[in-house]
Amino acid sequence: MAKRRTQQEWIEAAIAAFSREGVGGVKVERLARGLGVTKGSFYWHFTDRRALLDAVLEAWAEQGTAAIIDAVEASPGDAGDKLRTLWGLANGAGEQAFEVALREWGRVDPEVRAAIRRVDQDRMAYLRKLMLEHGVAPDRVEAKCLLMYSLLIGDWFIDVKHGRKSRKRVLSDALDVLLDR
Amino acid sequence: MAKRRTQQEWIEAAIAAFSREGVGGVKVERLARGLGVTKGSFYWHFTDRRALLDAVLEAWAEQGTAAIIDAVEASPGDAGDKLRTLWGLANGAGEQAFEVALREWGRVDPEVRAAIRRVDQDRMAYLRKLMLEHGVAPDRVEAKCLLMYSLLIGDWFIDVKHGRKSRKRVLSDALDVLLDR
DNA sequence: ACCTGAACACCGTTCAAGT
DNA sequence: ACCTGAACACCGTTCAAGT
Repeated sequence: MAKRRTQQEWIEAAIAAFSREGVGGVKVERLARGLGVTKGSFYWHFTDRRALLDAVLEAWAEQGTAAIIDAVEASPGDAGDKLRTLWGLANGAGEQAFEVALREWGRVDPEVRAAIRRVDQDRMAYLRKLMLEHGVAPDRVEAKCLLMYSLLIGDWFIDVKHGRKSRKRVLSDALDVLLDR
Repeated sequence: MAKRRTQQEWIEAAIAAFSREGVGGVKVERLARGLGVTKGSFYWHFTDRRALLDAVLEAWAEQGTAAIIDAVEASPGDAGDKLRTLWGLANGAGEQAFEVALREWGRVDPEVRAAIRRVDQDRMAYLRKLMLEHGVAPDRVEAKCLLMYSLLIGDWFIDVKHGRKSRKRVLSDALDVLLDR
């Protein structure tokens, strides 16, 4: 019988369901059906549903931040160029759905909240560094970092029309505001 | 027996659960237990769980936006003062949890998404009006509105430390950046 | 007019039993 | 080492029966 599943396969299925429907969408029985096994078999790989969700969280915490920072650091140019690269990366990434679901989960779970706080801290530190390098006035750096990070995150939750201007154009204008262009 | 419940009581209980735990937290059986009746009685007041959630959404759509705009309009001062009032109101309101849960719900439900879009549209229109009145450069208005609205919304999802500066101070600085102080 | 109680399907969890 | 199947508790929904 070729119906054996690895822990990794369960985690991948969980991540897909999590991105699509949030924590509530991660159902042991449905995942089992999708993987072609009975739900009982789940409990050989994980102690319970929570352990599976923890594995999902851990996967994100370990490489979610580092991946983006590495990609930006590998790109050419000065701090200003890197800020624009970051802007493009973050707004185009397919992991938005995942992060949105994660932040919602964090509302009801202190452990998740702590993990998010750590990642936000790292990302903000990196933003601060780039902004300072780019020559943004030091007493404005903190406010501008927060504005930029808020737009990055808040953008996933906001869906408005901008009249004549395209959304892409408005986002580019926003960066100009922050970088004193 | 004094165990009769009104539709309104079910809705209020649902709003409380929704704010605390999101859509997934709105459980007919648990609400019934809290209201001191059996879950069966729920189906006399509503056709199903979805109808209860729709009532929650409608309550928000009807007065969520208008309430804030009215409060700001009633406050004294020019456009700049009103923007600062809005800033304070939005960042202090106790309805943040509700809105966060709503936006998460919107991710998996088109009807909810449409309602949110309408409200965002109204709020942004009001922001644009205040910004223009305040004398912000017209070609920057759209970007600055989006930045401000994103900070308003994104702030609920972001939890970072700012070093020496207090969060309140950083938020105030951010507004200065947007209003060209 | 509003509620109870029993019924059934769906899901989380356990566990003895299978291969 | 990994899976099945039956069992039980929890929740959404229906509905006949109660007051």
